Amino acid sequence: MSNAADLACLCGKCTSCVIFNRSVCHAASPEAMAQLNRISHIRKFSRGTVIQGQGETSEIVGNIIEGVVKLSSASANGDDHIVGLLFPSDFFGRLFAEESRFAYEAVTDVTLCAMNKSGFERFLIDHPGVEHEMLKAKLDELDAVREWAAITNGHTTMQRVATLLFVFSLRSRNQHREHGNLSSHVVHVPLSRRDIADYLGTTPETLSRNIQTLARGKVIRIINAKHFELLNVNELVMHSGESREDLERIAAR
Amino acid sequence: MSNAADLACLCGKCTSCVIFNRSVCHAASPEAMAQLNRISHIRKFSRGTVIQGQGETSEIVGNIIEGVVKLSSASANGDDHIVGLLFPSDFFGRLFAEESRFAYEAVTDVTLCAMNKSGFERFLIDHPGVEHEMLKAKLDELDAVREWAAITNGHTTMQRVATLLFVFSLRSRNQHREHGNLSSHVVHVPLSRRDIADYLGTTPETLSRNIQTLARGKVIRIINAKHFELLNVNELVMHSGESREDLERIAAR
DNA sequence: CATGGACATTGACAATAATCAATGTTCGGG
DNA sequence: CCCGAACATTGATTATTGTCAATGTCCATG
Repeated sequence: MSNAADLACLCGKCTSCVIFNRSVCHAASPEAMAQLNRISHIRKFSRGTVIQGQGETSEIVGNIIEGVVKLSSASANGDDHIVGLLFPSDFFGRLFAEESRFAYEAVTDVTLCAMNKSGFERFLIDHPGVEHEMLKAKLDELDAVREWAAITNGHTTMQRVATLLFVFSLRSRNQHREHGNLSSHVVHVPLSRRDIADYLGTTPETLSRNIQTLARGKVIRIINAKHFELLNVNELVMHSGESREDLERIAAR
Repeated sequence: MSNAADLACLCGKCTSCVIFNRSVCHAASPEAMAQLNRISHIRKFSRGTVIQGQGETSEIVGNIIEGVVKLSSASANGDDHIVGLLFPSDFFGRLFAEESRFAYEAVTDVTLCAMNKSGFERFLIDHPGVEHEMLKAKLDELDAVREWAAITNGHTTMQRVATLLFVFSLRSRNQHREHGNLSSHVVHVPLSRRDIADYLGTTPETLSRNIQTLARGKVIRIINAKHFELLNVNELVMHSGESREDLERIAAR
């Protein structure tokens, strides 16, 4: 947590929080919200910071306000794999366990609405309505993780790459929609090639070859390492091996 | 649900339930338990029965008392993948969602402590203590699914096969331990080769070759299609690419 | 604006796994 | 107890991916 900086709470009230509607907090009563305000504070982590190491005692939890966090697991033989990505409004941290089985690392600069873990655990137990929302969120997450596992498991690298690009395009489209920009076909993938490869269960080399194949086939245009323009969305969906319907469900999470 | 048969509740009281201690029910107060007794009933499904289809409205939930259930997802191009296996004391079904994203199929004959979905949902909301246990169970499950995803993602088929055999051996050892049999090295894998292959993200052919390689190397002995004797556990762990520690954590779930 | 280091791409090759086809094996129903 | 169908194994071949090595590109930093 070397790069972490404590700041005064920016929210003032959770009601002005940009992710309030999408986070579990929206189930909180006025009384509960006041308490959330008391126990939460904004923290920022710069890109590359390991917010929580694998196997470490977990002490902070919270919601991601801005940025992307990767959840990774290193196995005995040294290589690590990304088992999840967390985006704004996603809950961060491992509740009700002594230590975290995975490492949490800031992939971009990250802003967190952080809370002391045991403090938030007490809060949840005192507020069953919010805990209920947390359960629902985790049930959705469980489905999403399984769905993603099914994709990485039995598909070719090309299918995984196409799926990732399409899903990210839907996500960023949703974000853009919020800013009134509906028709952008530019996808922003805020991960390095290595991180994407780890997430997809392949190597940077194979990944690169597949991206270049898509570019040569005029399915995408590589703007730069982290930005792609989708030239032929139908082709991309074909390459993914999934129905558009399924992809949209996955993106919606 | 063609093969399903309704039976009178065998438990009488949940306290005599064989999986009570390991299921979420153990958090129920006497009053809550009485209510559980009222809304639950034993149902049996024979091997091969699709208990719930993918995308179907889910109406029953419950705990698995005996047998193994596979959770699978069929993608657009037809091939399906097993995204999870459920064992006795695992919770069955998808709470708080209209339909199930996955198909549930009995891999062996299965005995379920079944409840009406909306009835149990109401029960949970009325009993925050039990809902809290459910949340904890789902958080553990989430970790386990991610951990398994990390294994199937970035490992060779041999590593996955070795991992599966070792993890199943620990699970069955735990079961045997309950019956006082400590030192059995016989692993029972109640899945067909196709199911194992789907679970590991490979094909029956490749799977078979790897199993035979382990047998030729005297790491295991193939007793029959579903039973294996572990001749050299250390070798098996070597082949898995994981530390024994990690494997034991995975098996414990 | 030059420069070094990290990141990305490309190439050649080896390793691994999928596919297609054939042969064994097991198990339950007649 | 035999038979057939489903399941499992084996072989030959092809396709895909990983690995090692080299080159190219981008970006922060001085």
